[in-house]
This record gives sequence, C-alpha cells and structure tokens, in this order.
Amino acid sequence: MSNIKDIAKLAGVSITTVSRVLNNHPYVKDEKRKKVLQVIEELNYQQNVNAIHLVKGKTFMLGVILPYADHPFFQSIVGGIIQAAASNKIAVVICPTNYSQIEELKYLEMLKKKQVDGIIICSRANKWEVILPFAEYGSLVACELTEEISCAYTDHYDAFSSALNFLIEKGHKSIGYSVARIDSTSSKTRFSAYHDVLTKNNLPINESFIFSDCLDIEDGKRIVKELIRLKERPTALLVTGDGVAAGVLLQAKVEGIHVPDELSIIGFDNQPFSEALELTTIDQHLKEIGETAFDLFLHGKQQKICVPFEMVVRKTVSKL
Amino acid sequence: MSNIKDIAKLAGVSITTVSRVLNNHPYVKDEKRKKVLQVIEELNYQQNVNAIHLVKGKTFMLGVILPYADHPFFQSIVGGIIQAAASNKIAVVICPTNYSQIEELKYLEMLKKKQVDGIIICSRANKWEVILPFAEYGSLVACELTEEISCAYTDHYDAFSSALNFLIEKGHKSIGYSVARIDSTSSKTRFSAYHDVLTKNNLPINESFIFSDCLDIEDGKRIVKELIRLKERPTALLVTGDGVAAGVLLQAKVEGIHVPDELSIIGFDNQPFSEALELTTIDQHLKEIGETAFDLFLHGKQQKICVPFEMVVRKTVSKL
DNA sequence: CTGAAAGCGCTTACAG
DNA sequence: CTGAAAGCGCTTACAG
Repeated sequence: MSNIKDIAKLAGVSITTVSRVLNNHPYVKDEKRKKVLQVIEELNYQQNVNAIHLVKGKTFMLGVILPYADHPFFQSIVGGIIQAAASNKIAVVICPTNYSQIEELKYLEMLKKKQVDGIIICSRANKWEVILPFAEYGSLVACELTEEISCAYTDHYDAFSSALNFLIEKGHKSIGYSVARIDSTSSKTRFSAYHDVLTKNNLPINESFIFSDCLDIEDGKRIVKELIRLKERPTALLVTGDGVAAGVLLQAKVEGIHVPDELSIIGFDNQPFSEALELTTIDQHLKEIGETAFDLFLHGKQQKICVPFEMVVRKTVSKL
Repeated sequence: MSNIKDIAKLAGVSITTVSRVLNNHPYVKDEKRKKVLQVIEELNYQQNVNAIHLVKGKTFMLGVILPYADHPFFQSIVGGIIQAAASNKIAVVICPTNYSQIEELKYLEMLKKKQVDGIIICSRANKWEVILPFAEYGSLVACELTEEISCAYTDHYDAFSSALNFLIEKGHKSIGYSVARIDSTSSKTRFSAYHDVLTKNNLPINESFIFSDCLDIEDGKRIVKELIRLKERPTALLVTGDGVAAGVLLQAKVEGIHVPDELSIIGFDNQPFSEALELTTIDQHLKEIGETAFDLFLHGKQQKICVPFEMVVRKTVSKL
C-alpha cells in the first residue's frame, strides 16, 4: 500500500498539502488539489486509519458489553445501537463477557488502550465501583438505571408493578415470576415491586413461586416441571423474557396444563415471534433503549433517560 | 495517560527494555523487569493499541458484513462468529449494509485502511468482481458457496431438494415457496432445485406459487393474504425462514386455514422459538457456519466447507 | 542482556 | 496558499 509520502512525491507537493486535500481543508490551490486527487486515484490510495487514530487519540469506535451475544434480549438492544451507530459512522465492536468479571475488565481496558472511544454496558458482571474508574478514559453509558453515569433504562419497578396489577385486576391472587440472575439489580427491583404490590393487595408472598436463572426456552420448560411438583401452584406467571415464556407454553402443553385457563403467562420483550405465540408481554422497546444509549454516547450528555414500556395484551392471560 | 517513555524514565531503562517486558520477551534482567512492572503498576499504564496497530500493520479485528443486524438469520451466524472470535482475542465489528452497494464498499475499504485484518461476508450487495479485489488487502471469507474465496456454506440445492422431496413423499403435488431477494444466488439455486425436483416428479411448476421479498413475520402474513386470492392454492409452502413461517402460521389462523391439514409449512433456520411453534424446519446450523467462517479467517486457509443441514420434523406438515 | 535510532503513516501548529 | 518539522506511541533490526 502506498502512503501519504508517495502521494506527495508523485503529486509534487508536501505531505501537508496531501493531508489537507484528504481532509477537505480549504486553502489548497485548485490545481494542486486536482493533481493530488488524481494521484490518489491512480495509486488507489486509502489512509491508514491506525495512524489517524494514533494522532487524534480517537477511533470512532464503540464497544458494547453484554453477557451473551446470542440472546434475543441483548440482540434487540444491540440492533438499536448498531443501526444508530452506522448512520453516524461509528464502528461497533461486540464484547460478550458471559458474565465473567475478568473478561468484562479486559473489555473495559479497551478504553485505556484507546481502542474505543466509549463503551455501552448492556449488562455487567462487575460492581460499579470497579467499572466507574474507566469513565476517566472514555464515555461510559449504561442500559440500567444508575447513579453514576449516563443511562437509558427501563423502569423495572414500574413495569413489573403494572404487570402484577394487570394480573390482580384479572382476579389472580397467586402469582409467580422468574428472573435471570437472582442477585442482579433488576431482579432485586422486581422483588421489591412484587413484595410491595402483593402486600398492598393483601396477597401472600410465596418464595417458591420465584424461579431464578431463567434465560431461554429450556429454562421455561424447567419452570413448568418445577411448578407441577408444588402442592400449591400459582395461577399466573410473569416470565423473564419471551424465550422463557415460549418454553413455559411448550412444556405446559406437554403437561396438559391449559394456557391461559389454568395458567396465565406474561412475557417480556415482545420479540417478533411472540405475536405468533399470541403471548401477552411487556414491550420494553429494547431497540429504542439501544438507540438512546448510543445517542448518550455520541453526544456525551450526562443524562438518565427512562424509556417507556408498553403492555401488549394478547391471549395468554385469563380472567379468573 | 502515561506512555512508554514515562515508564522508561521512571524505571531508569530504555523504552526498548520497556517494550521487551511489555511483550514478554526474554533477555531482560529480572531486576529491571520487576522495576518496569512496578512502574507500570504505579502509573496504571496500558499500551496504546493504535500505535501497535500502526507499527504491526495488523489490528486483530474482523469485520462482518451483513444486510440487517437485527435479523435472526444473521444474528445466528454472527453469534457463532463472535463467540469463536472472543476465544481467540479477535474483536468483531458488525457492518450492516442494508444491501446498499455503496455502504458495503465502504466497509470493504476498512481492509485497505488497515482497520480490520479480514472480513466475513454473510450476504453481499455487490457482485464478486467488485468485492474480490479487496482480497489483496486482507482475508476475505464468504458464507455462501463461491469459486473465488474461502467459504463456509449451506448446500442450498441439497437442502431445498430434501425439503421438496419430503413434501412430495407426504403426497403433496402443489408446492409453493418463498425467498428473500428474488435474484440472489441462493434464490436462483432454490429455483433450480424447485424446477429439477418437480420436473423429476412430473409435477407442474406454478410461478404464482413463488413469493419473493419475504424476510419477516409481516411478509409471512402477506404470503397468506396473497395465497387466498389464488384460484388454485398450494397445499404446502417452503418458507424463507422461521420468522416468515411464524407470520404464515399467524395469518393462516386469521383466515381460518388449518395448518397442517389445509396448508403444510416448512421453515428454515430452526430458531429457538420454532420449537414452541411446533414448526417443521430445516436447521442449517447457522452458528456453526459462523464458527467455521471465523476459523477460515483465523487460519487463512483457502477452503470451501459445506456445513451440513438437518431436517427438524415437528407438526406443520401433514400427509395428504 | 541493553539502548540509540529509524520507522510505522498520519496531523498540526508554526512560519512564511 | 504552502511546507518543514515535531509529535502521536509504539516495535524492531542493529550494534554492542
């Protein structure tokens, strides 16, 4: 590959001038500009971005930290980020941690190494106190509500309460739910909502109705298998995500449990296939969360933006 | 941020020595190594990767070209690529083209700009003749069968023929199908298979049974809406992907068409939710295609690897 | 085992 | 409008 020096020599100008035409600076005599452009064309020249990145201290790249690159929940957020990034000429590199703190830390180091200008954290393995120091080296944005940095988030308390109230209004008194990691911030928030809403309605809280580590269709099946062993069963389930809900639906059919007559289900995320499953679900507008997070990164605004959720009522909840 | 010079000064050695300990070279006196390591620790130093990339002419980054970042088909392939890349310390940047030739070209230029070491092309907008010249600047891998470069692919002719034969064995004589872009290579291949298998079985080819531009659930609904207008209808449909199939299922229910009794359906991709839909589908092992493509990139092997598909029989095909 | 020096390919004051 | 020179932060022969 030819470099800026080759161009300069062949065009009979200095590399400064070449750089100027490359960057569309004014004050280059038209004649020289044309000559330079012509040589660039002839040599099929392209700038080496690594040199530019080094000199500018910026890369126009953005890292996205998430646990699983192949989970629909994160794919939806990432979809929003990537689309927004593409229209702003920012390259996105996907950083799957599998919730390993070590891996996550390595990705955060990309900031110090000047590999990326910023990082959007979709979900994290480390505590904020270990993540925050990295904000010094670039822009950090979260997809959960947090004191410390900019974020685009769902109000999980509100969303979960709404779903709960929806079920209670339908006459359900015995409600279970599932979460992913039991000790995650959002799981704790959900438990608060669960506790508060049930207490307010004088409904008993049954811890055996809470299922953890539920991420995908197989976990959904497991929920139903565990459910049928219970002496007392919930009449409704608030499920982590639509993938899990699909598993619940599937296994319920296997076990001869009729949905929604014997078991009502509300999912989360409103994935495209949920419509085909006729699943009642809470749409958190994940794509919009991604787009908003990107915007926060791009403009370096210090803001906390709550993205509204939406209840999508279909056919998996019955009136008792 | 401190740089290698600072470290050298504080440790009382040359930058060469610092570079040596940074890169785990032998031949550094233990005492100096320790001192350097200590200063690095103190200053919380990290190498600037842009300088390294510049000097080495490599970035350990990989671009992935695809039309839509939010389509399950591509997400599955990308999932495989990212996972394989992560365990090999390669960063992946996602490049959504929306099938714009211009955009695709810009992404290919990343190779010339030394931004990435290679590119995996999941699906392309440009002709091979415009893409191939870029192979000079880095490693190019395709996810479709192609003469010119390494590839990990599905034998679409075989897969499509198998599905067709499966339906014919069940007694279907009137079979339709859908594709995404009508003039894509794989669509042409599918038409060949369709033509050949039907002809071999003395079955008529009905062009009005071919639906194009089918990508998602909405397109699936459209298929059914178009279907019911036909004087003569197919008894079975081979659908582009499971998302489209979900739409067909949904709209069939709306129109009161019973699946599979009145309409048999075979999807493609075996997405996680397909199980919940009880959809008969062809699993192309997309994740494996992604992993294989990555392997081809990493090892720079010049190979064409056919990834086997698999028919997953569930409940959307009836025996006539 | 160690370091001075050249080089990777750019950008950007600065001086004219 | 133009160019020489310094600098971005590294690696790597080369010489010792």
